[in-house]
Amino acid sequence: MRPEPSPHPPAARVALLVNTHALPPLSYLVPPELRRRVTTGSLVVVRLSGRSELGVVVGLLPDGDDRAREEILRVVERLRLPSTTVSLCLRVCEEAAAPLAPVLRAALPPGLGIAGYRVRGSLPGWPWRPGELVSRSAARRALGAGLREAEAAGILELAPSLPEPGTVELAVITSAREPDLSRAPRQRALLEALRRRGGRCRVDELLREASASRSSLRALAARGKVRTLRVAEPPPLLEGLQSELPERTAADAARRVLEGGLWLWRAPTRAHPAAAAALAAAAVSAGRQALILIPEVEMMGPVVEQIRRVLPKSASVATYHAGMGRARSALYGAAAAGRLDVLVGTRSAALLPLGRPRPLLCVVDEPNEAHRAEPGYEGVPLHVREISLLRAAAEGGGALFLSRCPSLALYGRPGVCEIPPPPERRWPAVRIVDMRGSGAPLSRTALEACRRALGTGRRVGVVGNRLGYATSMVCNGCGAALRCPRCHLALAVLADGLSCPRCGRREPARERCPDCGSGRLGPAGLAVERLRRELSRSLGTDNTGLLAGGRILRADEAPVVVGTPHPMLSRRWDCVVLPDADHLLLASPAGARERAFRLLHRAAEATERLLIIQTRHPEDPVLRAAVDDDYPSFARVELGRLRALGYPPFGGLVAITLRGPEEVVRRAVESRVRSALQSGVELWGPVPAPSADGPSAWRLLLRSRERAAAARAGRLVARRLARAERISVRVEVDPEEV
DNA sequence: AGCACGCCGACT
DNA sequence: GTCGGCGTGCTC
Repeated sequence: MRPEPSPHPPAARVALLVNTHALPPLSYLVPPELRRRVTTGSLVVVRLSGRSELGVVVGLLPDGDDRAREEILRVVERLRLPSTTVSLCLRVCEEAAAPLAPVLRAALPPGLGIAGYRVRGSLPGWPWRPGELVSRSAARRALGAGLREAEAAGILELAPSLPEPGTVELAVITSAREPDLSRAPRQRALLEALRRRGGRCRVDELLREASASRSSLRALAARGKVRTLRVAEPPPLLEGLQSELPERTAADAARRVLEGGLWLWRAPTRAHPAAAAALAAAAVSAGRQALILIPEVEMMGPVVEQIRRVLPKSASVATYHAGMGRARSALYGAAAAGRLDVLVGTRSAALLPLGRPRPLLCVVDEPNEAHRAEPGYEGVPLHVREISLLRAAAEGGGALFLSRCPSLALYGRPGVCEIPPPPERRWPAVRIVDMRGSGAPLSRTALEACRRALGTGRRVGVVGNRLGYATSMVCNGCGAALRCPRCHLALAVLADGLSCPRCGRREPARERCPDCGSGRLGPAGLAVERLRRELSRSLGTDNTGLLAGGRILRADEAPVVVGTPHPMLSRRWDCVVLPDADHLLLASPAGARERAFRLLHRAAEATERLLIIQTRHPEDPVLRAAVDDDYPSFARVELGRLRALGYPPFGGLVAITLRGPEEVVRRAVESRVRSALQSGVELWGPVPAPSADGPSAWRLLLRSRERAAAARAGRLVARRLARAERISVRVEVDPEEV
């Protein structure tokens, strides 16, 4: 039987590069002359409401679509996404409940200008010459409503621009006669340095090496012995050094990943560079590419160094992050063409197309929250872990996740296999000090440890609460925290009473503990400044240091240093004191127990000899598991709890932050959100958003027993809210703070 | 009738 | 995102 001829000509689904939740991909006719050039991943120019827009073809419809009316106007040459990258981006958008545009942009070359016109003709009083490039905003300013006519007449043509490759200035020795430089020592030094470099070298490097100035070089050039020229800057590739073999257990782990699949390796943080290097070496030996994803730029140095040591000299490695400017787009080209072997990058590299099939992925320090862009800012608001899980499945390469204490979202994920963790050899002694019945901020044990440090040259780090951490009210008698009767979360302390961080329920401040009746109810949480004053007084010395955010005082010399967790625990100390573990163990946000475990574990990793933990909950299972380096038993208990509550990774949770006047927000929620929800999706809020989101921000929570249903609801709600005026919308799947 | 405003859907 | 249509409520 012959198939019926289709009633429609072929069409393409086009995702416009317009950053809004409101526009789904739209169908456009493919004119016959473009049929061979329009494929999934093509960058095309189309018309929307009479204006031209740039879009990416995300699918072909050979049988057409009766909604398609407009034709694709042009195909942009030199730029095309692989179809696997396009389907990966579509999956990422589904999971992140994000608009397509920012996700596709993350896969396109950095610096791609999508809002500029090329001038194709001229009109009377026209300020531009033919051939010139004009930004869309300048054209709009100059022409107003006339812009659309100019577009329709083809006088202005939407023209995406790739960043111009950077140039470098080279100095080259010419064949001119040897000049007499006996009275010009600087010029002589320059010429000698240039000869040592083989007669051709970058001007900036040459001047630095000869410690000469540009005027000396100019003088030398005037004599004709040297000339300078500008050439396109090559991408900043580094070669392998081949000075070491990959570490043996890491190489064993890498071999498994080479076979494909999703792998978790609970190696300690200090072993991550060696693990990433072994994976890179395995990829290169198999002729494949490796993408190493690092949460923070500062961590890239040691990882790249380690990788270079184990790579052969013929292999290339490069770093990739947002601060690199033009060099980044040259690297994009090299990676996409398959010329680069190993890319070490931040989250901005997670969707970057790689030219060779089945690349290996490695996510370093997997649970780190810097692996995700904050929603509402540039970038993809989905954790690199999730992107990598999708990417490995789409491309068929393997993925390796590194963390001694991985996220429960990964550990509890079906299909992720664990490589047996190496034994932890370096672990301190731990003293857990029961603070029940004590009102003092520091125990005798902690003070003695500090006092001992004064004379011996050993160093103690005292870790206060993170700045801006929500505090709770805790009973100094029995240890109970004041909790919301509905949600059973610890109540946050505000200026005018207590408030549940989830449902927004307000409670008056209290004098007495509702559990034991004691009057010794006080705010939990020690600020670093208060701790330091307390310590200086008790020790009778001013020689204490401070290391908190931007405030650094004697942090490298003082025998006792007080500070906030992040800077404190990225250093090593002979002794670490955690004066208040309870604010971690009791903190209200969902996911806080996971963060508490990780912070306690990091404190142990940062300690050489003795870790002192003050708590009113000495038997807390999270605390016990952390100081015993027993992640599996923590995960077992916590995953059981999350499963019972239907929280991620077992259910879906989507936070929607709305900014706008309260009345407008409430009305929009009533009229647009409630009606959009399907059964099985719960809606909480709106409650005032955490203060970090700024004034007049409100937060909605969508919850479902099914991950996919929650993300779907998030997309639907975002789409309906996107067109409400005077409201800005931000969607976050699996939010960190709830 | 004439206009500002906000809501709402279309745009392929 | 951007636009235009339309109902509402106000003023002349």
